[in-house]
Amino acid sequence: MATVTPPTRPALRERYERRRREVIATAARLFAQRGFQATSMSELTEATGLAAGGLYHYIESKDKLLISICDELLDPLLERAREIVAEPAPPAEQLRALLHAWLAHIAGHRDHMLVFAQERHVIEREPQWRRVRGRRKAFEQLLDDVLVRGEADGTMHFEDRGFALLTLLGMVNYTPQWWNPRGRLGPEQIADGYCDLILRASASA
Amino acid sequence: MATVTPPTRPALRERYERRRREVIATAARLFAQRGFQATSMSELTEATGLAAGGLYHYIESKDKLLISICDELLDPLLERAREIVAEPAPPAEQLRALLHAWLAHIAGHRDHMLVFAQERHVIEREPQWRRVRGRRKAFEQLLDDVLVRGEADGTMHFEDRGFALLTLLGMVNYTPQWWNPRGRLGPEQIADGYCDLILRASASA
Amino acid sequence: MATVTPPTRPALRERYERRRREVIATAARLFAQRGFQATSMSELTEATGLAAGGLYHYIESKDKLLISICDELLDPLLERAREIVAEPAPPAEQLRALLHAWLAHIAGHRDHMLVFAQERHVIEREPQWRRVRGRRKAFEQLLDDVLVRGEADGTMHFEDRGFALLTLLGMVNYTPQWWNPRGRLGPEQIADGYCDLILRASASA
Amino acid sequence: MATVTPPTRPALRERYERRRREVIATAARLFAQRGFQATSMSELTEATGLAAGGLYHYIESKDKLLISICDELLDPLLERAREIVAEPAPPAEQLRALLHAWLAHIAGHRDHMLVFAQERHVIEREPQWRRVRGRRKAFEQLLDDVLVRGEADGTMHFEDRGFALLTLLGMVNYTPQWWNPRGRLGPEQIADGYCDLILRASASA
DNA sequence: TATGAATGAGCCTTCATTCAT
DNA sequence: CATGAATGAAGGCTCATTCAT
Repeated sequence: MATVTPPTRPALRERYERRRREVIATAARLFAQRGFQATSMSELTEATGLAAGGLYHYIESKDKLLISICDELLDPLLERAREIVAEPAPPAEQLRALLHAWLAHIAGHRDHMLVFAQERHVIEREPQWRRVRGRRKAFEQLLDDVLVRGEADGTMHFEDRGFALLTLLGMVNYTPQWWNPRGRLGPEQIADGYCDLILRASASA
Repeated sequence: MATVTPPTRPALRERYERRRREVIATAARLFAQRGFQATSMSELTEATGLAAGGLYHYIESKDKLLISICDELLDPLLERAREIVAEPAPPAEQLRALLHAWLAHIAGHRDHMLVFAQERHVIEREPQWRRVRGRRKAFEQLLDDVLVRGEADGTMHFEDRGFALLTLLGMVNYTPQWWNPRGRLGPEQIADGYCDLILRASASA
Repeated sequence: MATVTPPTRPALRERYERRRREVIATAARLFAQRGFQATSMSELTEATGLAAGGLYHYIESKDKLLISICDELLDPLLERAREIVAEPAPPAEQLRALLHAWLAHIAGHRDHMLVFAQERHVIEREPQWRRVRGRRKAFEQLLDDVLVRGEADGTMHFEDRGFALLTLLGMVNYTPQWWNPRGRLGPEQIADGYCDLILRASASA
Repeated sequence: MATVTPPTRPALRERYERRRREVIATAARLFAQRGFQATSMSELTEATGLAAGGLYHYIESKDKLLISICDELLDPLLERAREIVAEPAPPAEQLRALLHAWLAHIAGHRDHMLVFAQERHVIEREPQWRRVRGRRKAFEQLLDDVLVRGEADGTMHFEDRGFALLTLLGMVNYTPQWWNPRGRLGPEQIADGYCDLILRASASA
């Protein structure tokens, strides 16, 4: 009980937080490679160098660990996205900025993204995932808002805006499955590629 | 061992095959909802109405069952795709036909697709999945071939053909996550939507 | 899930119930000797001759097993007690009959009684123990009723009836801690001894 | 090892002893409520306000802590009992004095008594409990001696002295399960009640 | 074909205890 | 004196699979 109580003294606290992030990152890597359920806690302890019980200083449970991975993925992204849409730029520019931020985030959190995608069924069903679901929804809403503003100011014309958004989500969410850091394309280029595709679609109606 | 010996007499055989397909479909549904690993065989027996042992008349193992689900997804799709590209039609038309067949297949195998997507890490890593990996690769190759022929005959111009293909794969593979049969869009419209998007991109370079 | 589903076919069902009772009896013995918490499930599997998982065909969980032990203790005793008080006999005779039945039951369920006593703190606190608590309370109420009737018809006179009842409960409940089947005193003698003590107390006021 | 080294300087020593007694009392309370095994050391640290390691300055181990609880229960009681029987009073008076001392002690150590009772199986079996067992035995022997002297001087007549003693032990040991300090009956009244019951029994033969 | 009892390895987690600080 | 990170054995339980019936 109350195993996961971060220390209150600043020095210890900082070390604790650092290690916790390491644990989460390691877990994300393993889960992405082998699947969440297929990864045993003992594989995780081996990978972290901690012993069975030691791990539980930093996490509450395997399930909560999964949630933490998703939080680390969504929270900063959503925050950045909110900054972007708060600035007074034209919709098309905002869309491009959002995509740049998004793809950059994906490039830095490939494992997190893969885990997030493949554990879709858990996220969708269980009540303790409500917050995560809300964050994802909020991010998608932000994207849609930009498209709406684009239609409003006459710079974008979609035959079916909802469908366009889903198309975009599909492309982007699929990216971590093929992208790798040593590949030909960087996140910026990919973001531009997606952006061009959508804007071109919005120009034709 | 060798529990799975389909009967040889035609009448029995047919019933056997029908039940086997039912089992696979039920499994696909459960796996899609709860995840492959998270679904226990006893949940599956409950859903099929069979008892623990009875199930094993129709499947060899849980893993083989997963492979069967993917086979039911990929085999007919690949076959149909080969027919399409064997016909003497211009690339753009073939692409549209492929997308129509593909989306129609997805509409009829949503659960299979979801399972296929979320078990990516297994499919990618284990040796017994070679055949499945080969089929997927073959299908993607067929798509690429069409684009190549489009470039060759001057009807398509891609800035980056590989990227375009990945974009397309992303959109399509994401579809089962949002599409539902009672929704506004049917598989044909979606296929057309994707096709237009790609062709428009290929027209602009 | 649904591990504990007794078979429906009568023949199997009977064997199942018999084995289940064996498991419960074995568990009662071990728990009485070593304590509930201190007895591991693997000690129990060893004692039953079943393997780890096989045990769980007959029980839902270790906790539920504890409840079953108490049920096997209280249910038949309460039933018998109700029969006794339903008969039209004078209170003193009923009291004696109750004590005879009670002590006979204890003699046949010494382990159950010891477990019941030493797990008092669980029984008292947890909600899933409500039914067991209710049964115990009901039995004690039956005893008190007899004393009340004894006072009513003028054959018993207690200075403090509640205290007399507690005294009786103390004696009886302590019995399993010292009694053994090969000892000098049989359950009938013990019952008579307790009965005489109480009746003598009730005669003096 | 040898963590438990009480300080030698008197002032520190006193504070140390006080805290140690607090720890034992807190432990007794928790163990009585939840059971010994079911209470984790971390629950105990939380209740004492100490951290994991700090606790071990005051106790050697969880098991030794249990022994300490029983020592705190039995040692002063046995000492007091010896004083009582050392005085030159008639057996019946000594018995009453013993019961008064006993019940007063129980009233002040309800938690200790409950723990002592419910951990019977440990006390009975393990070698390191020999001393505790000896104390209990010694106390019971003292009681029996008084009854023997009562029989010897003709003031008591038991049909079965051993049985009478067990009856008494049952009543008294059961007391902590129902008595509470805010109840109607004080320890003296209870002691008198028990004493009267036994003496009345001893008068009738 | 089908049943369901049985297996046993392996799962996640807890917990008493130690020790560097 | 006290902290809290860390250990690692053991805990209860699950689950894919087998096999006598």
